[in-house]
Amino acid sequence: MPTIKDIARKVGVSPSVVSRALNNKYGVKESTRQAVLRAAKELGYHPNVAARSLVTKRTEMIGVIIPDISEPFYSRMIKGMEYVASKTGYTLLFSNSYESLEQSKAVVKMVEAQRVEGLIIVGSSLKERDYIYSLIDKGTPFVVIERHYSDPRMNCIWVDNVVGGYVATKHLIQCGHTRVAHISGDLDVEVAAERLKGYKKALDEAGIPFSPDLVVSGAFVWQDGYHGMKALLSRTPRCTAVFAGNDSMAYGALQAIAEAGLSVPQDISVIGFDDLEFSSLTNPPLTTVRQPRYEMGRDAARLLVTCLEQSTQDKGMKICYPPEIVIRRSTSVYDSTDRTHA
Amino acid sequence: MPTIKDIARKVGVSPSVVSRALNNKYGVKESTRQAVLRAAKELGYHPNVAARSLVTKRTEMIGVIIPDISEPFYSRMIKGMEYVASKTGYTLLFSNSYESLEQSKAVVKMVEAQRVEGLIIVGSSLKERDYIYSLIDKGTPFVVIERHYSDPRMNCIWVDNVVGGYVATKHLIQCGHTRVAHISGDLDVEVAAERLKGYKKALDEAGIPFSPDLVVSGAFVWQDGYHGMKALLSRTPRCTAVFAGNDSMAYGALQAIAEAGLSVPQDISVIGFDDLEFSSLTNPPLTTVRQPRYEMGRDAARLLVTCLEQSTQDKGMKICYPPEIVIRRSTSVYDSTDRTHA
DNA sequence: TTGAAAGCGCTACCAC
DNA sequence: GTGGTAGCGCTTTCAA
Repeated sequence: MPTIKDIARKVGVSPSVVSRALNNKYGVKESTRQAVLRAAKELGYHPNVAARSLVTKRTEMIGVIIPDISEPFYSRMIKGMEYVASKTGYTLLFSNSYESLEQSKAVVKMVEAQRVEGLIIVGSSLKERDYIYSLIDKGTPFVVIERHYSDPRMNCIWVDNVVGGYVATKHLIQCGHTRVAHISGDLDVEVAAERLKGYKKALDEAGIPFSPDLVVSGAFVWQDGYHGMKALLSRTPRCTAVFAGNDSMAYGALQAIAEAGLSVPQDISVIGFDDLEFSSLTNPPLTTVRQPRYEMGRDAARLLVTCLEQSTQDKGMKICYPPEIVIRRSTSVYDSTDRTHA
Repeated sequence: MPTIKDIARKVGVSPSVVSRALNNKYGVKESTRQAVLRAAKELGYHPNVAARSLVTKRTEMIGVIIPDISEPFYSRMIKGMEYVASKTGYTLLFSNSYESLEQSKAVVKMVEAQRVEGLIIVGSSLKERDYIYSLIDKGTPFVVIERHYSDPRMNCIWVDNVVGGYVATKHLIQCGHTRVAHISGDLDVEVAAERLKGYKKALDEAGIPFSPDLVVSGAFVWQDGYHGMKALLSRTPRCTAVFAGNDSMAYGALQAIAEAGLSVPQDISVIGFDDLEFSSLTNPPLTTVRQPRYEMGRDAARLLVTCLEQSTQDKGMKICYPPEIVIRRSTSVYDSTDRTHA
């Protein structure tokens, strides 16, 4: 591997000149610069990042702590980050947190070993509060997605889940449903609790009394959506519509309904949350509440890059996105006259 | 950020001793080692990776070039790599190639800048042959997944797609189908061509003449599966079973069939390829051919780590996995008596 | 068992 | 414009 010394020797100048020429700095004669560039090309020179960052203290790497890189939910978010990264020359280094930031040894590797200049933290759970605050003390720039800290120094990007739950439920109510069930995610998780809150708010606003009987909860996975729906179906009077905590749970619900010999949306309307890629492929295509995941990832990266460039994390930004309903064919007007419900 | 000098000062020894103590090398008195370790902890010391790798020439990073990290198909493969990485202490650095290795500037960053010690290359297309060979010349250890080079120096991991296509088609034939269609992926892509080959082989073996009318092709995306199926449905006599080039295409086919008012598997049996997570959630659950993606990723990482540790890429390994059929409910016995086909 | 010194490849400062 | 020099934080001889 050739180094700047090799280039210097070849061109007949000193390494310092080569360094300046390569980095487009002032104070290099144009002809010299050209000669250096040519020699670099001929030798197949590429700067050694370790050596460079040892002196510059910069790695041009951004650490991304994300619950699970494989989750389809995060795919578009990552794409948004990648877009910014490729534009700005940063490299993304991923680390699955599996919902536990502290557990993630990789985070330490990233930050402490000075491998990354900053962090994008997606969906940390509440226990990690302390860790997050320690980052502030340490002066590590970071942006948090899917969580909202009121601390003015923090950069937060999230979507209003209360509004999301409200919008979803309201859509069902506007379709004429009054027995609207909710399959909630784990209520320890903030977003699940918020969506439930929105659900209640919509019921309240419509004058429909909240019935604990119509709410089941589980983890945000299709299996729990499936079992939750089974439980719901066994209760009377049966619900005519269900708001699933996320699309995965909605998939499970769809399956449970099909197995029960009922039809969507004729017997039961189903609405999800997230708008995963797959949701337009379910049978019937799923009505859901879309989160602007691409935009969230993109803006998180932009925000972080800004912090990195100006190195002044004085004031944090707060960006809250509105969720947006996507109406497909799994929800429909409730018509009590055309069928009997058990 | 504390350095070994700080520790040395605190303990009252020289930096070299600290280095040796921290790296568990011989020739350090046990009491000294303990003192160093304690001081390191108290100071919150973490080694600077840039400085370290500048001298050791090691980064403990593995570059993963993958068509698209967000593709559900690659999720499990990545999990397999992550498993090995976490076990061995390596860090994975991902780069989407979007099917074009050369285009991927990030690869250069990784290899040339000596950021990574080796590469796992997933599903490169044929054009990148030259690039791959240049890696050998350069002496960069690497493993290729989803492609088979006969060069003995190369590490290759792949699944036998001819067998896969054969098994899928044979399953349909064994169900009594004779008008078996195939929705193929882009035939420029090796795996698509191979699966088609397997399809033909199975037909041939069963004495069923190959009919070009029963084959359509497109990209490996659900939209093309959808349109391909539409085209197939418009032809007479209509096929009674279809082998989709991958699960995504099968999803599209399922949708087209549903839209045509036909049922799966009563009217048409459908089999996919890959066994994506979602395939057990389609309606009906999809019969498909499973690729051991987790194992492939895991073994690729293991292979690469082995190369890295012993630094002797003399002989490449070839690992070919057998595909495995997963029978769910989208395929069934063909019974020509119970219905009329157009 | 310990320490001094060299050097990895690069940037940056300061003379010239 | 250019080149010498120092030094980033670490590992690794080689002497002591």
